[in-house]
Amino acid sequence: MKKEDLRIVYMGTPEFAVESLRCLVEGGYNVVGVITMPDKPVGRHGSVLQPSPVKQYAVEHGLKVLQPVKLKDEAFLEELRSLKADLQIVVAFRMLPEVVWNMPPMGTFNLHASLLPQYRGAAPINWAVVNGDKETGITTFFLKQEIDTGEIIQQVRVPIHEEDNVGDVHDRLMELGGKLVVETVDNILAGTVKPIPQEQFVTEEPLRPAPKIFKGTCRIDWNQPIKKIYDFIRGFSPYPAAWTELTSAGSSQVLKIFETTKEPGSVKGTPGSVVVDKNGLRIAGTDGYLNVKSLQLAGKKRMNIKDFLCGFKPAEDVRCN
RNA sequence: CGCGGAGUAGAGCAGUGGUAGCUCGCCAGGCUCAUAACCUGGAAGUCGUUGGUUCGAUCCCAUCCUCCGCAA
Repeated sequence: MKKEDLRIVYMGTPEFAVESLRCLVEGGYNVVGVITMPDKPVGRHGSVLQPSPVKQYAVEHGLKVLQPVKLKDEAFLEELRSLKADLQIVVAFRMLPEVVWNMPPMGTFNLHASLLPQYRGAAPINWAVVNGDKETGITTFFLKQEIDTGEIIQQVRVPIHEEDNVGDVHDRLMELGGKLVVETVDNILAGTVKPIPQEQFVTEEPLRPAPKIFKGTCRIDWNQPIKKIYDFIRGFSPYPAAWTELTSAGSSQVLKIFETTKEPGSVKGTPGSVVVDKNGLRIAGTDGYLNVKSLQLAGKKRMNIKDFLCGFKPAEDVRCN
């Protein structure tokens, strides 16, 4: 079969999924349908609906778009069948019912942003950085019942640098992901694919999960080594951003922290203590300080530490909790 | 009509019913072996929009615009 004849249905939602779709479209593959999340309200006043990045791209390129609320809805399934897909590709979408991933004759494969079986779940990139890993990667695999457990098709390893934040890694993986998706499709077409069960990948490392991130997940615990806090902060930067509660003179507000440097050494006071001086704004961990370089106070814009300190007049009792 | 914060010099912030100040930056000069050092002087704001109240509004009221935190 030639690639022009292969009918592909693509499923995805965020920006991460746009890159792979673009690679397919620009590579001349026959994307016969795009499935994405329904438009969601965005903004602070409720009523404005925002299409997903994948939908925006699909519409711009005249692709057929389906936005089911329920993936098991019979009307949707009927429409999906009518697309007569040979192959389905899923990138950063949601859990699919078996009736969906089992539909196309050549199967359904997923691009996952980790070295499976490591970091199964919704937020693999964040957790790899938070845990201080030196390496992560991308994986294509065939879907099966349990999430992110299917047989692996291809994998690419990618380094995580000490200074990377999750945004950097995300962009790197996204770009490589697009290439890997195309490569995987080519190999499936060529019949050279030999899927490997994930059990054969198990290493001496314990498997880490990559659960969905909530607001509460991103709160900084200052009572730990600065290396841990440093990784935590860059693992959530720039989105959704690690935060702490800055208290001063009895009032408190949410402070997001985007970028820090580590300053090992003894600390005065308890973890969470704040020191403001010529050297910047430093917050104590258990074995040193984190020097904050970029932050955002609730109601303000994100700013660098220099600008922030121009107008920051802390009380004596200022600290983070 | 989801909740809330904010729009004042290039930047970050104060502040007051009688047209404004702080820190940093910038310009000029000085000082120093030297420093994100210090000293002196200076430029720069129709205090978000449009109305209203008032003798008078940046400050009070209304409206609109924009930005941001939470929630989705």
